Amino acid sequence: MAPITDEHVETVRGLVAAIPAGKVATYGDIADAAGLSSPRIVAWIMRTDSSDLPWHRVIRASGRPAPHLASAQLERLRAEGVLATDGRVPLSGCRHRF
DNA sequence: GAAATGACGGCGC
DNA sequence: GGCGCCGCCATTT
Repeated sequence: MAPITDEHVETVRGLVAAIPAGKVATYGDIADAAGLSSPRIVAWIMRTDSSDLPWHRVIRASGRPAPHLASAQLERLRAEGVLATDGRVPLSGCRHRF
């Protein structure tokens, strides 16, 4: 395999931390920006690496957060100014461009 | 070493 | 536009 080095994780964390309040990013965008081969890797990192970073700003390409965290993330995002309509975030206007 | 798993994405229906 | 299947990549059992 091509083991994910700490550097990769650091890069991903940096990108997530670089997302300004009121903006969101998709797993695919982060994976691409971090130089990872697949968005799955980002998901794996987030799952394993529980940091204080604003993971709630990272959502799926569908514009909807992960099912188990959807409510919590949506609530936090709403508090940051991201108005999610019908449990969905308008990527068209809130998507952070790296 | 093989099979299952997961905070995903894209394409087809 | 919503739902489902398949493909991806690394980790874990």
